[in-house]
Amino acid sequence: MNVLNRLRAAFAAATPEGGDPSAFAAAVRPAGDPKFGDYQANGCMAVAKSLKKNPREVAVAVAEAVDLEPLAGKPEVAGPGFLNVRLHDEWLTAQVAELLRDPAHGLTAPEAKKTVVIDFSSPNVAKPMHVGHLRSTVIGDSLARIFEALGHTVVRDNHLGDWGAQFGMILWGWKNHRDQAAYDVDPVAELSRLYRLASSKIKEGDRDVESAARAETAKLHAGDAENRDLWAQFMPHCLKALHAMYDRLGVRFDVELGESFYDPMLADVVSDLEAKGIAETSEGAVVAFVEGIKAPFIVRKRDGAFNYGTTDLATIRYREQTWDPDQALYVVDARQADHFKQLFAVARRWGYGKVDLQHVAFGTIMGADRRPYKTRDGDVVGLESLLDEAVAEARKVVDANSPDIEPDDRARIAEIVGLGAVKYADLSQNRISDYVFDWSKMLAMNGNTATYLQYAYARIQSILRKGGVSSESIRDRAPAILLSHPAERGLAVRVLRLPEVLELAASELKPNILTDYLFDLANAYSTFYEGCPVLKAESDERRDSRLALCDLTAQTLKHGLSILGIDVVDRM
RNA sequence: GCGCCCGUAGCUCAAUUGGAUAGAGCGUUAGCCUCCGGAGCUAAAGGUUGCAGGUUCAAAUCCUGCCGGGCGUACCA
Repeated sequence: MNVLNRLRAAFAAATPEGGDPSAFAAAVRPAGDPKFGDYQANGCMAVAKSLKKNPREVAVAVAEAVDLEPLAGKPEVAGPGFLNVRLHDEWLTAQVAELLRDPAHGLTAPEAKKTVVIDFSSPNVAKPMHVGHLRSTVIGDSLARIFEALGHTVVRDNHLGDWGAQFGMILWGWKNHRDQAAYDVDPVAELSRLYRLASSKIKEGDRDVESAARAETAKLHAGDAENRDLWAQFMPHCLKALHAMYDRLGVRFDVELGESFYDPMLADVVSDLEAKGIAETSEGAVVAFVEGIKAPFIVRKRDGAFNYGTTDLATIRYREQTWDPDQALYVVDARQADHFKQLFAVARRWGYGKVDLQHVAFGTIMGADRRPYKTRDGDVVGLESLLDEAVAEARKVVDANSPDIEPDDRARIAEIVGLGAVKYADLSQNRISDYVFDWSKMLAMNGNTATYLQYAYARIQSILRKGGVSSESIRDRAPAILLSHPAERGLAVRVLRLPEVLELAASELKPNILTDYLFDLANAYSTFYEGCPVLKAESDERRDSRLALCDLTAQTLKHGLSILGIDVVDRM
């Protein structure tokens, strides 16, 4: 049951003569302030303006015409023409009781089931993952979970950088500077050392290394046996290291089709583009021009090599042929906005305009000095060490607060709390904005954090334990819901909102909409917790009703957090 | 130079895309353990939303111009 959609449908049906029903419906939203009720319809002013009528009169007419039963009665006209909706308590209690019986958390199958390809994480192999890789990985994973929760089909694709120029650098390093003993002990560490060595020499302006590395890349692409063998030898080690990180983060992929996978298709992509007059030769390269952007979109370099634009086009074609997706999301740094604008324009011209291509851009991570957090040797915060630090921090708090818990369990709890803190710190920000990397914020465990939500969950579990009841026994009892206290009502309204929140998060592609909701829910629970004794309620009926509200809150928090890729614990 | 993004409380960030008195967290201040977990709760202080105009019933949000920052800008991805 999506309450917002129900209200919108009702208001759409009551759209004033001459107004646009879909716009009128879209102006219905949760109330900004509790004193305005639970939901509000803001469309009357706009309609009145276009019809040159008095907005209050329009609002009064809509209030008379709209039928919100059984959810709510006649809306109240307020201010210049707002319509405030207050849900009936009887309806709320019935809905909460129904939600209690619903293992699907009120979520229903989508009207139009979509197939969504989500391209995320996509690191370059053979480079250690650092904090910069966290955003794409965590945001992409959460978006995938959001679409899945809504009943859509999701293809999670890790578009690995396993074929580009960085591999040429590694090959050059391998042939000139490798430490075989170090490689035998820890292949990935040695390969990344070689990469950094080559990379820093090139950055310092060493043209010899630059051209040598480029030549190695070219040989790899051309099928040189030695380089292909080395590539095949390195890849399993690189993948193993990446997978260890993904396993720890709880992130999985349906496919991992890296750049190398598309290599055999690239020549055909270019010739097809040329045949169709989309690409032309310019300054020795094969390029396509896109309106509004001066720089060309290069599909074949002057030296004959293909680059990532070519690969991305091949990927679009492959995905359409394989999954025929309705939507494809690219969870990639905002700095590549121009690239995607070009890519999408060329793809449309090429005949792939059916799929909704979206660059899910996120802001750059800045250092404490407010300058971009550059990946320079030495001062990079590796992802591994960030996670270890967060877990260690969580362990300290668990040790201090719950010494009675077994050490093994404390370790498990610390891992969940620590990872949750790091993920939530990233997910709770609007992904568009740049953000300042702040270690203490990443590790924070009070305020608007995953820990706060996990804590609310754990406190509820504690109540259930003390009361000798379980989620199942509460549900079996199917108690009547009583909403006499404002905090009880506040909880009821909120637990019913999950479906509409997820839909909003999916349409905006913003997980922070979900974190905001969960924080609001946990806050409402804390208020309830202070004001409404559960086990010591004044009657059995009230006790059972409150236990039900507790359990619904817990299940909503648990499910919501799981959609962010964050676990809960019963004790912490 | 051109293009894109951004500027909100002391700090870090929200604001359902034009809605009512701009909200949280941290920090500061004052309270709250005879009651289910104080990783908590209640309250206070803190703002000319960079500046100046404009659009309208209504602007942090839209348009123009400045100021300040970030990014991109022909063969890295």
